[in-house]
Amino acid sequence: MKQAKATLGHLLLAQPLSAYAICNPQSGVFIDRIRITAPCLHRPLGNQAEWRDADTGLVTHAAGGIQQALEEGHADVYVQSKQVSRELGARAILIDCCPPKVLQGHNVFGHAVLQDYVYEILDRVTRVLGIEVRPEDRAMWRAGNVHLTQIHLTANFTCPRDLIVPIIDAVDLSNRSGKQRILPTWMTLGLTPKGRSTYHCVTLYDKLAEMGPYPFPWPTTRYQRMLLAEAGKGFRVEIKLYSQGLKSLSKGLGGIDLEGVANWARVDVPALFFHVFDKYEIVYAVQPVPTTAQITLLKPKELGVFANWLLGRSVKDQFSNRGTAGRYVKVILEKTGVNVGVDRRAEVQPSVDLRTLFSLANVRPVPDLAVRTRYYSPPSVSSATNAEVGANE
DNA sequence: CCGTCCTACATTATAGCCTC
DNA sequence: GAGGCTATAATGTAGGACGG
Repeated sequence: MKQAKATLGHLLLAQPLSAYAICNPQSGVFIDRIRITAPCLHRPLGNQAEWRDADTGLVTHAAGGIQQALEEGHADVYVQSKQVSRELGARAILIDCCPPKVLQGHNVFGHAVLQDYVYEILDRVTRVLGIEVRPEDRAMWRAGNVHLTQIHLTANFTCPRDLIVPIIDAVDLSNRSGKQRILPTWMTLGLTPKGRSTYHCVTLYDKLAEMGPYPFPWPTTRYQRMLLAEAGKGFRVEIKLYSQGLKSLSKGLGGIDLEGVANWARVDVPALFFHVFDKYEIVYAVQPVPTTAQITLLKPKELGVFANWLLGRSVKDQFSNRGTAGRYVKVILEKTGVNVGVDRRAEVQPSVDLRTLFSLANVRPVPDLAVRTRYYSPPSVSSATNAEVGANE
């Protein structure tokens, strides 16, 4: 298996994509999952079907999805043929997978250069499936002419492990709805009564606990122990962006269309991560206690609203008009630093400043020990020395 | 002035349709 | 039948009117 990986890796590391990597230097924020549709002419995969519409007489062709495990069976890759027709076969391929798991066997860390991950995954998956890729399709991949419908952005924040559950508890208490808490060490926000939001959601969890008691057979190697140790030092936050979210976020980024892979060369991935993360107001789950000086800034009415909130009455409930409520939230936040827009019922809270904890400066980078090993698959620019195998068609 | 509500506009959520 | 797409509903934001 090592052999196969090395061979494929050698062939894969040669794309002339340095510009993409330069725009997204290693910040520690990385891409954990992608769902893409790429041009790729091939024979349809999986179960095939066709049916005729009784009214129009039109014949529709379809192909089912297949789940394929590349390498050691850890990294599931979901593949489906798209744009199926009898004459031409399938003209596009949908792939849903976790690029770090496929390329380096785990997803404790990774990189943020989408174009590189997309090309490497497309190349790897079509090889495994035995698809002969047309040069024009491959050229489209190189140009980033691939449609993105889902992406997960992930960061591990340095955090003492015994604080993870108390912080998740506080976040739990400051959100009354749209949440799911199956495990003490795991929670998701951004759900709707009908399921997940079509925009985005965020998951907070303890990565070491998620990896299970011992993901590797004992005794572990030096690098496997390194992975476990690294996972245990971080508080994991995943932002999942869905098609609707990609669309609406595109507007705010000055018209950069996030559904086009090529456009990610101009996207500041860590900034995007925090832009969405901030919408959940997680840092306000544990709030600072305002000073006396700050309290005296409040006008009598504002003080009353604040006191009511401390007693568990949400600001929205205190006013019939949502505009007025929002206005009070804003002014109290400015004067005291406390966001009374979130629900609050927790009495005992962990003593941490979540604004510092969940900041870019506190994101864990790829550990030095992993660099230049098979446990870290870097953006291809880092392997520019392999450039001579670039033209492999 | 101060506090509240109204209105217009922006953003986000929901639901039903369409495609494969 | 799952998931993306799109029209519509719900909610949030900001400027201004109005009565105290």
